[in-house]
Amino acid sequence: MKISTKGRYGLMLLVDLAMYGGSSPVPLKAVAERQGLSEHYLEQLIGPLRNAGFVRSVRGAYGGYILAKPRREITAKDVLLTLEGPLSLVDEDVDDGFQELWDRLRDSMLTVLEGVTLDDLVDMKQRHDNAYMYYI
Amino acid sequence: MKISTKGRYGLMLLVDLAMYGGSSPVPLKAVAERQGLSEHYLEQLIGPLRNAGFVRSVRGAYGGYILAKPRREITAKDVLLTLEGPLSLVDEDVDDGFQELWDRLRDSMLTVLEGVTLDDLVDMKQRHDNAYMYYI
DNA sequence: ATAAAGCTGAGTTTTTCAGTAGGATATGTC
DNA sequence: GACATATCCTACTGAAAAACTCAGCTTTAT
Repeated sequence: MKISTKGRYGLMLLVDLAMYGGSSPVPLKAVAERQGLSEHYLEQLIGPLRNAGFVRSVRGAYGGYILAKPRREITAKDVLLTLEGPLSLVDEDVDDGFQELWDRLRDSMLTVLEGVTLDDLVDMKQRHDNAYMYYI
Repeated sequence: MKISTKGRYGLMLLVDLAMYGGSSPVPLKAVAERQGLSEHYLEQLIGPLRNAGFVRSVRGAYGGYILAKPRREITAKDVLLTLEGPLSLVDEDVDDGFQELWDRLRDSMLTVLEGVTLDDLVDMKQRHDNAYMYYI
């Protein structure tokens, strides 16, 4: 019953690109250092995000990744569906008679996630960072 | 991102007790056979359900379990919280800056689960069973 | 006495998760 | 052209969690 690190790190990654990336590309190494994540692991996550059109890559020296869409047009739902799969609470082939309940749960989650854009996540993160500034 | 078998089987177990148990206790063996589950595994799940007051046990021959509350007073939320833990989507000690999002998601799930009673689940199951009767 | 049940903790198998490893390819700078 | 810095890609692995299984005890109706 947990969101995996794929989904969470994916959001952290995109939020980092939104916060620190301007017109020039941001290398994963920088993201990994700022967010305290493994660069190699981020490489696995960015692939699907690139294929889904959230970011575009610039290869070679001074390369990296740039957001390919306005922040308002990237929702938490899209990102999590890309990285976590369908967010279904039970496998499709399970037949326990409660599919209606699992569907209702999934719908309620998707509704929440639909209403949260990358912009909102940046705000959320910044409020959080400000609140915990004194720990540094 | 999946509800575990604990939660699902727990609901199946209670629904079975509601459907097949009257005033006399239902042994787990019968539940296990009807629902196609492992009796031994159900024994592990029923412990917490008994401790939480959803069922009472009758030991010895011709014993088993009986619902200890009216169906309307047992919600899917209570059952899943008992068997699955707090239904939080990320561990409490995780500090990714998105706690607000995870909390909103959890709240939306709990709201749905709060509105579903054992009675509703029995209906759901019976509609399901009727719809798939011809497979037997 | 016996058989059918509940009760309990430990052990085992299977699967998933989270990350590593190791390279190949691309590109800006010197 | 050499080099450093990147992306890109596939496979592997260690650890942890999930999903049972096992063994043995206690309780109680017949």
